[in-house]
Amino acid sequence: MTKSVVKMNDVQNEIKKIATNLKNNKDEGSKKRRIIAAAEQIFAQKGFFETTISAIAKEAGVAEGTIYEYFENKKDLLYAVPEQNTIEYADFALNHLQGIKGATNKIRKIIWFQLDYFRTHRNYTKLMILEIRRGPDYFKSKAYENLKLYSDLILTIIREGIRDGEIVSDVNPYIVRDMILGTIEHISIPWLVFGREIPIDDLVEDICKVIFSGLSLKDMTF
Amino acid sequence: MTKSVVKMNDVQNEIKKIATNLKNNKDEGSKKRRIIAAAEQIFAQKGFFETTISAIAKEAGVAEGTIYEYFENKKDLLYAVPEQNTIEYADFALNHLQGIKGATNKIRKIIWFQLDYFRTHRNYTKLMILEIRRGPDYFKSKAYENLKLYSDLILTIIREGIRDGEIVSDVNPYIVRDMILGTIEHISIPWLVFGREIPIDDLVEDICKVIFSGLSLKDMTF
DNA sequence: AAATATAATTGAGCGGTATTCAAAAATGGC
DNA sequence: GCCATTTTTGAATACCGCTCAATTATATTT
Repeated sequence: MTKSVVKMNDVQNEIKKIATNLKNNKDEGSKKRRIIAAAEQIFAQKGFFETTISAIAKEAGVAEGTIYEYFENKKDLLYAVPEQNTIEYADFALNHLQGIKGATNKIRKIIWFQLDYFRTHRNYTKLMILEIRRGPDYFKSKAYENLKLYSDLILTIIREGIRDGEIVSDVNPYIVRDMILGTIEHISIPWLVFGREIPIDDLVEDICKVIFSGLSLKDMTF
Repeated sequence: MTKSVVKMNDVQNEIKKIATNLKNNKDEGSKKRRIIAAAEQIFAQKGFFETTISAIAKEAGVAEGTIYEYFENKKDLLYAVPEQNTIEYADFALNHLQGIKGATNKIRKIIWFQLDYFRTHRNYTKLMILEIRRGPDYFKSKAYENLKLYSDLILTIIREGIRDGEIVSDVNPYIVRDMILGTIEHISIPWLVFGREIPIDDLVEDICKVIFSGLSLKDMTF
């Protein structure tokens, strides 16, 4: 009897240990991640102001106080939500660009990639464009730092295009980059707000048409 | 004595009447306008969330409750602030376009006009871009309705340019409009947030360069 | 296995803010 | 000058972000 009890306890301890290890490796993060996942969903659905901490806590299955163990405050939690996305962003883009030759082909791909990312990560995009990118705090955030890599990637492509003689030399690369990003963002807002579908391929063509060839008739530019 | 008293009352009544008329014509609006002016200043300075109703009430010289006589709630007040601006927007733009011939010249002027309006109406622009354009409510607001006139004006110019053969016929006018508006908005955000100066003339040239001629070398587009 | 120490979690309570509403003040008509 | 109506007020209410003392779970020691 004593023996079997001891064995039981050994087993229990073993399980506890394993559970603990699991918790340390994944679950500890998992609780944080559960909170972030809940926050992403509710923030995107209701907006920052209409979202209550208690709603996030309930969705994540924790007490309100627990949220403040992982995040400084409500805004800090908001900013934490898209961090993972902004990290993979430049990386994904680089992956997609592999094997593509020429600046214009790369720019076309970048535009496609971003629209497609927006389409497949709507909560992230909603938060990023509608809630985060507009506060003064954004420019001090990790998310901004991460996205700057992506932004710089676009800049590099444009500059290489100019260097290689594929892009006219008298354009301002910063403006070109801002045009690409600004156009995509501006077009996306109604979709994000109303949840419409995005006709990506047509859009990419329409945008590239203007960016590559411009509005003026060719015979008038000579 | 009685006479003089009566006279005094007559004078007082006269003054009261005049004051009342003034109030009905201007001051009644004036109290509302005082609240709006206070709100514009504090909202633009502190942002929507950091702004308290009591701060606006104090700045406007009214009690908190009075604000709720004129506006449904805090958000309603925020949306009321830029309404006057959005009304004059299309009107001003039309004025500036008078006497300008050709779609490209008009587009150049539109871009200049908007950047200049942003520069000279920073509080309005900050509220519009950073606070208002985010929410789903914006698309149901009077401000959106008013700005649609401006947006349609741009669309018309582009279509006329296509019809008159000044602009290539295979561009999507909606995309061109969104590129113009999106680019300006995207470029403006850091200025608005950090309060930097806007180098308008250089910007207009850089933007027009790309929109009119595109990135591709001319000899590669043939 | 028990005792102890440490860490994690909880949720009631605090302070502050948007909003309401009954009372007070101002206004308008007679 | 008196009553009816409108406007204004600010104390009271409800709700929310956030804190912290108490509780529970986990880890360590013996």
